[in-house]
Amino acid sequence: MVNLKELSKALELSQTTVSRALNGYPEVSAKTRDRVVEMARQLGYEPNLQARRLATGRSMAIGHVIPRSVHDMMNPIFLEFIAGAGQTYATHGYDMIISVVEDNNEEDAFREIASRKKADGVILQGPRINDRRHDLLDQLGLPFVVHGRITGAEERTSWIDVNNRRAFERATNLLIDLGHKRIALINGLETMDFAVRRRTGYETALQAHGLEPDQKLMSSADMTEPYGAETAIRLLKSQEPPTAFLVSSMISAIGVARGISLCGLRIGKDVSVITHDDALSFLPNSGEVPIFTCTRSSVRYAGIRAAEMIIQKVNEEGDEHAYEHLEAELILGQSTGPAP
Amino acid sequence: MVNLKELSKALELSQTTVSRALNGYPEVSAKTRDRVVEMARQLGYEPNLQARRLATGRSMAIGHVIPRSVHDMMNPIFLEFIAGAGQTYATHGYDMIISVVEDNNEEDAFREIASRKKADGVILQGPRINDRRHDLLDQLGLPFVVHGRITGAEERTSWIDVNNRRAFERATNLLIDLGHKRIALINGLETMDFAVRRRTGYETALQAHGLEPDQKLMSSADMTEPYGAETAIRLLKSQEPPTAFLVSSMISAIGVARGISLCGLRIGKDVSVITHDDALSFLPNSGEVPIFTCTRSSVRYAGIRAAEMIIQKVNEEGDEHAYEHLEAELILGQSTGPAP
DNA sequence: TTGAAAGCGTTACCAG
DNA sequence: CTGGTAACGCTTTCAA
Repeated sequence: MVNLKELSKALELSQTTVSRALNGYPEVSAKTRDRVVEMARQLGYEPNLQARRLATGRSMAIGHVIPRSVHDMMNPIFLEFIAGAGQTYATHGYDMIISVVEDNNEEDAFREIASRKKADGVILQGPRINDRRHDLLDQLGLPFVVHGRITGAEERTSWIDVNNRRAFERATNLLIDLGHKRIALINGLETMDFAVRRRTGYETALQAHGLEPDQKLMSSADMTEPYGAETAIRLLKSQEPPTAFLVSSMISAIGVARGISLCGLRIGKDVSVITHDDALSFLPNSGEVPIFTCTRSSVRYAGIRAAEMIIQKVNEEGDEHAYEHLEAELILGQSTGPAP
Repeated sequence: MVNLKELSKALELSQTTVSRALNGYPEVSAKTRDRVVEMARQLGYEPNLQARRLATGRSMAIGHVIPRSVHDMMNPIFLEFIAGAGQTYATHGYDMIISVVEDNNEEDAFREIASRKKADGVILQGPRINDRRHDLLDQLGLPFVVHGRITGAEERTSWIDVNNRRAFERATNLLIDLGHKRIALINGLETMDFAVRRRTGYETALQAHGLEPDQKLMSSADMTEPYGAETAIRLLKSQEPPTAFLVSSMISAIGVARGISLCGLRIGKDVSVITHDDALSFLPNSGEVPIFTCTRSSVRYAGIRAAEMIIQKVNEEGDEHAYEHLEAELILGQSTGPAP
């Protein structure tokens, strides 16, 4: 394990020059640089990260703080996002450090990242309604990118988000076009920013077609499989059952499908279903004709882009914020058909 | 942001003494220690991690390297494991660094962790048949704990694993006791160590009851939902359909259930299903009578224990290996009944 | 284009 | 019990 000192001794050059040659500084002659690079390769020199970090004051890492409650319910989505982000970090020489913390410790986690310089920047996960975390991060001087959006702080933060409102509006429109009038919304927890946007899109479409949103057809909870099944059954057995369901996640949609078939109904015939699909690898909804008609947006891609954004942000002094608004695709599958 | 120098100046003590007081060395007088601690609190002193890492040569981080292919199919399980591990790391002052790498880059990832001291130890994820990664890690001198087991290297590695063979043997026994004779195995990819163990348990139970394992009833693939559904349908429509399914993951089991109902059969009546349940938070299978009869083992708990093991390993010079063998619970749900 | 030397903020050895 | 001082391995300023 050679270090810079030994390497420079072997080359009969100063540490300074060797360091400069290796880090691509312009003022070293091409000849010396080649010699240095070659020798470094031969001796298997790898700069010590801790030393570099100490010297530069940069940790070359990005932090992801995941509150337990959020993690619990969005687990698969997170990992997919993280996988995308991790890929990008790797190619840029950044490490990814992940902290899964109890909900009430999230602030401390951020403070520690900032004060002990564990990371040069962070990704803000799972923005909530009235989220104040961006204030804390600004105050800590910790650069960040929001995965999702904080309503009301769009101009004061960098973020990447799916156009959830529009996706759900389009999905609702499709159902209405198919003749559905009673459309249920099986939404995620509406303490989450994205869930509210989705409901807005749904309500907007209904109202644009003269349909009055019916509270009895809307529900909001953690997006588990049983939640989908139970809600579907409850609604299908009610006085005025819906003929279609708009669901916030594949997991719950699978539950909804189960509920529908438990009620002796056929999905795509008696009852239509559209779900949002995050394109998770273990829940493929592809093929010629996907099982579920869906609004699809790759959360892995979002991770890739979020990572690129935070890296850029960390490296630039510029104070401007960057946004990226992704449009979901509306993909026709087997789970929708004309209203009976 | 005070540093040690300023803190010691404020106290009119040497850096040495202050450092010792803060790090709990015994040779500091109680009085001085109190004074130091108090002043540190007042000034909000927090030791710089990078400096400490450089000085001690320890990175105070544990690495998790996740090959893409493995990630893709086991995504939810990984994050649950990681959540457990992360919790433990946090309480012990360790960081968790995650690398999601292309399959053919896994070796490089380990080498880099070792040579650049990115982490003091790693968790080896998703052991495969004829896995050689432990050799590499030994050679790199990087302490590690296997999540799962490497058949043939049990004595030469530290590991934590569920007793998969036994779990599947018991599950098969239960089905046999219920009168089932044609039991299908919907297994994970049998390039994975755990999948082979599961099949062994299944075959052992069959043979112990004089039933000949039938290759036509066994399948092995990535554990997606459609895989479960398609395989179930194919088998149920075959010449000699099974009356029961033993499934390797909740996700595929949900697919199996869908397949069964698409065939017009009732789960728990016409066809029985037992699945392995990793106790993922977004796929709850609990309640009074769980939907699926299952062999259950918390993968989050495995993460917690694995983290404890690697931390201990990193901190001790001892060369002995540690093992932990978890027994899965066999839990009766609604998806099993007597053979028709 | 190159080099000497001063940091970066700790920990750890050796004296006293 | 306390302090001086030398690492730790790199980057960066200042001079040449």
